[in-house]
Amino acid sequence: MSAQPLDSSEHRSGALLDHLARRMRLRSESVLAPLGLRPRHLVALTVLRAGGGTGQQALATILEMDSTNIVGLLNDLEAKQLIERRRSPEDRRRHVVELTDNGAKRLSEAECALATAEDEVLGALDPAERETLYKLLSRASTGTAVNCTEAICVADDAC
Amino acid sequence: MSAQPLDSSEHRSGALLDHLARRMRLRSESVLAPLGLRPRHLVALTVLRAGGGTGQQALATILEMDSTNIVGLLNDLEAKQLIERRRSPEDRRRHVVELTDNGAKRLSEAECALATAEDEVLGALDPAERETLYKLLSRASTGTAVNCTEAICVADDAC
DNA sequence: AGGGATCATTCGTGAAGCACCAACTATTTA
DNA sequence: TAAATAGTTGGTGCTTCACGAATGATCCCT
Repeated sequence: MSAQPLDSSEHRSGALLDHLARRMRLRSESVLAPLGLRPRHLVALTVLRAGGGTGQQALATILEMDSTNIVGLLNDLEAKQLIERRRSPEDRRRHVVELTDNGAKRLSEAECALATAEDEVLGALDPAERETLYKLLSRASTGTAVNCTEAICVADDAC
Repeated sequence: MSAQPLDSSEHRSGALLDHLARRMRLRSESVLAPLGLRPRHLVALTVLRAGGGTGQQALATILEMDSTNIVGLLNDLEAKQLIERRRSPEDRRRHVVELTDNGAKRLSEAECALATAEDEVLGALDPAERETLYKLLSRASTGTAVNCTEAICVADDAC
């Protein structure tokens, strides 16, 4: 414990994260509407793509949403055939949730459509910086998913 | 295998941003409650610290909130004496919003209190990576806001 | 000076997200 | 068999937030 003895940097990213996420979400909504998706759906799909084959409860934990609300979310996605619920053979109580091919395709389309939104929000960052940002966010959200043990650490361009 | 055969960067940070912001916000709420603040207050304070002396309308633009809702937000902060509204001498219709000393202090306290929350959410990143993340987020959030005449020139610590 | 636009404010309304509770089914486990 | 677990459904209530309407103060233009 006691991992923060002294901190020369008071730099907390929380508020900035909140701020940028909001700005992104506002733009995403209008961009995603024609695709029949909402930002939260994208989040779920993204998580599923990163670590598919999870039960709904695990998903609830990852997304930190109430399990009862997960159901509705997945109902939406299943109705659009973007995900599939299959009973786990090991534990037949469990519904294993996985992205369908259609879902993966739609997710890609959505991400593509988000390019302009991202341009507006992350306009101050050049492509390399955005990629760095993506990698950091990705690592933070999955904890491990990204293999790539390469010391990427480009990022030093600033400062 | 080939890691990324398709488009070099389909990598959209939107969903990840949303996801992490949510996780951070959930933790922030409980941490901030004893301080009488909520995540959105922190966002506002952070923005004000970065580019103080803005009118409320400009603030509404930056935060992308409706101006009528900004009022309530600022009322909260003013009631706690974390900000001050002063009439602009140039345009007396305008209320120039600025962080008070008390507000800056409280913001620092809050950020300090958020350390554990951030540890939980960004646990997969080491300090250097977190600093990189902070810098990227910071640049992104101040870089594209409203290029109005402001040009506050934050120029915070070091670097 | 008059008229229109702008800033801030207040109030109200309605939609949406979400946490929470309760009850139910199917299945596993002790 | 009894208890625990995974999912589902339905309902309730709180909070956030966008949007509209009305007001007072002030600026700017003619």
